[in-house]
Amino acid sequence: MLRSPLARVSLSSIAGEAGVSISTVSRIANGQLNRANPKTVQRVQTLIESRGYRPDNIGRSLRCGESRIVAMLAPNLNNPAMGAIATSTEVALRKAGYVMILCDTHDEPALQDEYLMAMRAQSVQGYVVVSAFQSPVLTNFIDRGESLVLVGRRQQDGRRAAPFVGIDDHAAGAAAADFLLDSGVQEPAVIYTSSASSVIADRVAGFLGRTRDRGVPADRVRSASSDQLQHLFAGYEAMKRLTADGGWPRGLFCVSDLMAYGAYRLAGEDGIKVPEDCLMLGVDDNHLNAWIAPWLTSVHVPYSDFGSAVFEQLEAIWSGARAQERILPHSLTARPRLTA
Amino acid sequence: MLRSPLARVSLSSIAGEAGVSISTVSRIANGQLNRANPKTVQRVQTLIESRGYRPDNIGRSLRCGESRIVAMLAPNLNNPAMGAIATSTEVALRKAGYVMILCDTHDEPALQDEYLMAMRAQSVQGYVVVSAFQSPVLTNFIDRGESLVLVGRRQQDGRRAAPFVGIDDHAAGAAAADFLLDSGVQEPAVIYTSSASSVIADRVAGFLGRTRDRGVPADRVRSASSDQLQHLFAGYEAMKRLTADGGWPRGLFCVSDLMAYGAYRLAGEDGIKVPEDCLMLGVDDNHLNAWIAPWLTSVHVPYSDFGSAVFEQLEAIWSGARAQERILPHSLTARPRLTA
DNA sequence: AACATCTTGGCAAACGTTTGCCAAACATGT
DNA sequence: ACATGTTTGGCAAACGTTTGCCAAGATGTT
Repeated sequence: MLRSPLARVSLSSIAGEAGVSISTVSRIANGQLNRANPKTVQRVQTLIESRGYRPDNIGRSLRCGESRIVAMLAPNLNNPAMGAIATSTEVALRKAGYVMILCDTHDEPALQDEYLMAMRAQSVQGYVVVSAFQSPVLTNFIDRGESLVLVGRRQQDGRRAAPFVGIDDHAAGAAAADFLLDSGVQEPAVIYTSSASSVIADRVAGFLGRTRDRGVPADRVRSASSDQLQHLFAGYEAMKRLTADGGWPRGLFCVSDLMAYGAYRLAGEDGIKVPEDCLMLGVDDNHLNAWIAPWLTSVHVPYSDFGSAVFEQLEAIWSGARAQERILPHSLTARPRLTA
Repeated sequence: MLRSPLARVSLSSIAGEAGVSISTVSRIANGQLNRANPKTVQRVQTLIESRGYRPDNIGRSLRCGESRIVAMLAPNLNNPAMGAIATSTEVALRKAGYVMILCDTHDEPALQDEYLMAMRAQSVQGYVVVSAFQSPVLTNFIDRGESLVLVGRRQQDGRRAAPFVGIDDHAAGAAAADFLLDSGVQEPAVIYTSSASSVIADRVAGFLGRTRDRGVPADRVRSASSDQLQHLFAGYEAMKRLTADGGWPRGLFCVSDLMAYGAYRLAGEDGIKVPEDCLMLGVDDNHLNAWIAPWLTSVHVPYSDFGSAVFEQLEAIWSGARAQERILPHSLTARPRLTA
């Protein structure tokens, strides 16, 4: 096989130039300065510096059995929330000397499986699966006890639970209900996607539960859903269904910001003013909201804190601890309304 | 099928069970079916299948000197354009059996260098640097002839040119000018960031050149800039400067969609209606625009085609071809205005 | 001088893979 | 019987690293 035409700087090339053995260079490169004559150490260090030597991670991985690579699987990088999670996780990992491989599963369970296996072939040390789909390989990985952290979406079944990082979706839904009711919306509506995900179901349940608890008759809280995978389209479609059957509500809870965007599009087409005619509430608190969607109030999910939480979970796993749930606090970002 | 937890499936474990040598298993796993008795082949294949064997990429990389990993460095995953580029590149690479590592350099040249070196230690086979900063290590990589493709932003100097994928920024700026002039804006303005990037400079130059060619007096085309790195803030700040000195223009070219979002925020604060009072034009054609920024016309950059172009560049490099530029066609996505 | 201890540094194995080479075993043609 | 060719499959080296072990020399102690 053709090797790279670029001269590699390896332990042996340094050793050759320094006139010492490979072992000696390796030890010095790894900071064992007391295993060689200070003079030798000096000479080798200079050489390492000047040649720009960096230990080849492949050789090291093979020898040590740990690659210092962590794989993150995300369903769709077009969703800004994924970017936020990826960024914070990557920062946390890098601080600890790990490298993150980011894979986009394009909302396809089969691709998620494909990537899981590909990453296993890379001997990655840990897996972070964001909004995981239930899939054969994932279940297998969890059952086998691979170092795996789920983010955002729990796993549905399986014999053992995987470590988790996320928010309390039920409470988030309840908070959404509170906000709409407190804002004077008497009969808020809700739209959601009909995926199998417990996340969505929890948010909706939390929302409906709270409206009921606060005295809104169940039949006065309208809801609609869509089975579109893309939340943008789902929001549009679900809202079309909701409005076809009773017109626009005064307040609307969308289980994600993207769904709210979809609903907003229909509002534009229908000549509905947001938030004056319909107060909208999403989940995710997309950072673009402040700029181009100031009409949208949103349940803030602390994605920027997810990274360190994920890393802590991984560290716990690596040190042999039991799986745990890590629930981070959400809050509510109420945007000032536009010009009244 | 229930193996002991995390037992590795390697060539030797398969070989042991099948009672053949490692070489034989390797050859069969790699599709050399004529190097063994059909019976043996059958037996080994069954075993490979049932044990779920996948060649360990680390061993393979070490042996073959090629890791089938390509690293992409992007300055900021919060910018939706980066997500679009990353997604399409990843798809193209995966189709060809490569795995992509995505790194976020957080707009820091030092981090870009850090990642380049870290990726070299991973023995990646290629580098894709999106909106590259000029940095010592990058220049060094290019000079050394590493397999590297620049996306979006050309390298500023350096002894040899690196392969490039992008659009004709000058022409894009000119197209922007045409659109605004054709829409009846007599004296369009422009805002931009004052980074060293030639991309921005080219867009502005193309814009100014075209307005001049079409007879707009140079002193009637106002412009303002900001040195904020984040385009959102830059747009807001630049627009503040522009309007402080002559009020809002009837038409505005922003060198990126994000800058347009920044300007839009100020418009909201100033009570300016977009696009009625000020027709705005950006670059990138962010996919969210159709949903939440229908007021924004944008120069469409074919990010979804970047991926295959990048991969073709990489293939060319690997087969020893000379560096080339790959300019992809832009277009203009004029959004229908909202309710008049 | 004999012995113990410390310093310095090399040897070799191992990680999992691929592949050039060699060697049996077997079949075929003379 | 012999030369020739084909099938089948193993051996061993190499990729770059880390590390346990061993050994030669230096120094100190009795």
